[in-house]
Amino acid sequence: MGKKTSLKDIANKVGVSTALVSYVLNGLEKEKRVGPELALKIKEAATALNYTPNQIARSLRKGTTNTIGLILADIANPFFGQLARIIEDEAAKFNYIVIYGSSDENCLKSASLVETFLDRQVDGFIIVPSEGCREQLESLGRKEMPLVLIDRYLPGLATNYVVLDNYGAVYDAVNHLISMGRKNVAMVAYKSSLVHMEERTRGYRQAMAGHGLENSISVHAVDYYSVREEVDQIINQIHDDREADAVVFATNALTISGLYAIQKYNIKVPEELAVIGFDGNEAFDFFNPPLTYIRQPLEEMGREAVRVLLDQIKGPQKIQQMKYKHQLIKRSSCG
Amino acid sequence: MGKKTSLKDIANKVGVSTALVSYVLNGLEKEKRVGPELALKIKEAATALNYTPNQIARSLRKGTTNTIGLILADIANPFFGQLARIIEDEAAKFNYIVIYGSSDENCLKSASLVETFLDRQVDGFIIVPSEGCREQLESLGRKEMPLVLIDRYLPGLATNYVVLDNYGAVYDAVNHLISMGRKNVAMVAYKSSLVHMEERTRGYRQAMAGHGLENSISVHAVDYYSVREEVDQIINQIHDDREADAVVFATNALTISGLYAIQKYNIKVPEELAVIGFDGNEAFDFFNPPLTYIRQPLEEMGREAVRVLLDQIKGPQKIQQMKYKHQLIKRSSCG
DNA sequence: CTGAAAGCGCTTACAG
DNA sequence: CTGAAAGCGCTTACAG
Repeated sequence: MGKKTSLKDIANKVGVSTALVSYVLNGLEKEKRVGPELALKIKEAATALNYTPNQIARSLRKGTTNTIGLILADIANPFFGQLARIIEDEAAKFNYIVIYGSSDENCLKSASLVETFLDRQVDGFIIVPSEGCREQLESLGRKEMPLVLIDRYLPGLATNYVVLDNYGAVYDAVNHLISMGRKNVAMVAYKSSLVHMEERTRGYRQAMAGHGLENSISVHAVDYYSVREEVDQIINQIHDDREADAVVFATNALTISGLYAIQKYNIKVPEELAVIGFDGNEAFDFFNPPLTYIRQPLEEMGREAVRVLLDQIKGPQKIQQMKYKHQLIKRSSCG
Repeated sequence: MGKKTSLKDIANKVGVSTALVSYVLNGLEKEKRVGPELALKIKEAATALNYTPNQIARSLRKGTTNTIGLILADIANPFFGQLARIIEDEAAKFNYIVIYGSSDENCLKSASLVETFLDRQVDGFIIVPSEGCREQLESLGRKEMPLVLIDRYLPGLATNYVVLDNYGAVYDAVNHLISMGRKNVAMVAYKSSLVHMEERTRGYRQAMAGHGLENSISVHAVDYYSVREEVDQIINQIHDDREADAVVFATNALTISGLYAIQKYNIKVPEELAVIGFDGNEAFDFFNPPLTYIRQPLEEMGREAVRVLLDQIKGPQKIQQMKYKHQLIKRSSCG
């Protein structure tokens, strides 16, 4: 591999100690009062030898790697892919790099990723928490490892997070449906005790109750590992039984599955069924008619997560918990 | 941060040297003939102290980081997101981790990512090369840095790659269009000298020529940084001038932009215009009618890329260059 | 102004 | 069977 040149090579060439070289190359020449001619010679030698520092060695010595560990549900899901991109760009501005891992909403996988990243000495974590991983996050807290949760948080867990006001988002969406004359609004969500899911269904229930529609409340909860089939079933049944005249989906993936089913059973939107989806997606634009959906300010949220994390890395900080407002993108799927 | 426990802590506790501990924990107790009782004591101490090795220290010492540098155009693009996921999973099987970076098809950004990753001592690279970055890749070759290109390659560059048979894919697609009775097939591609683009347009030209349709050949090349607007223009013009009765798009992103334009101008598919897209995408399924498209065996390609890379990391290997066959997913957008 | 030396946490060739 | 020691490539407290 031709051996990269090291500090020592430069030191030898110029005839000084590695300490001097390190100082100069790190811009400490003034502070350490290195002679300007010497400094110049060192810099010249560095470029001549094409020197570039070994970050592993530096990390070992400094005890810091300038690396963020990012754990999300699935990088192949465009929602998380976009998030990863935003985080990548923001981190790069501060000379941080990110290593990622997909948990598939599985707590064990998530734990193993945390372990791996810890061994790699990441400076902090940005995590989309899976169900049941409270202990895992608490342990990170005990280690005083900088951490910010994103997309979801655990109630009562004293840590930083950046999330959507999920309650408000769905509340707003359901109100919109009702204002368009729908009475039997159904909701399709995940079987999950994670707050973001509970908040979304709570927003739904409240909105329904607010209009005296308690009796029409109907939350269909599906399993993460068989979304496609279960949602297919649910939509089929809703349609056959004329059980609902509107449906709101609690996540992007659920929406997509729902659209496949609606297409399959040839359900007329919005005539037979009004529909509201979650998070933007190109597919929503091509569905006929274009879907009304709840939009998260992903860009801001991703950037904020990095900002908060770097804050925490800098030093013990106050806990920061941020809730962002959604935007309801109204199109023609609600009548 | 409560200090992670180190080899030395274990050594002290048990009263042996760190060497012994290292041997035992790395399963070399047999080879180094460590006494079985001692080995047990060491292992017990390790679990008692909750020991977990510092990979940075190990990396510095071993000169290897078990890290793959992945450079792709944009992780937010689902095509690359899926690829990243496949690579992540395959790498994890062999205890490798991946750090990623998005180049935006920009050679300078790509070069800077290569630099960063090199300083981080990655063991090898998987790169989706940008236009004009030959020198950058050659320099990696000179350093004997393990490298495999994916999605595209540079002709004449002696390195490993895993790509689609792009020529064959488009050739097949255009033939299908012609077999459905279309005569004026247009192609929308990127302005790019990268082979994968050239191969795709070559496949188009050959198929047209093969049916005596040389005079109808029309390749529209758009700029990566203004895809949406340019494609909009092109589609509008094709439609207004009745210039073509079919169009094939050269990438996923181009297809999406094309669909937006087709929708905007209310063009009837396939009556007025038959359409073939590139790479699967949920949006293709909801477009009306569902799109016929060229499918890449992404899963196999991603896995193969990792396999080849790890081969190269293991030791100097023969160069491996693989071309995969596409699959034409036929639906109703071609008549 | 400049440099020798210690040390980050490991692995491994070497010696006994 | 076991361990002392060197060394990976840096940074930094310390001494002069």
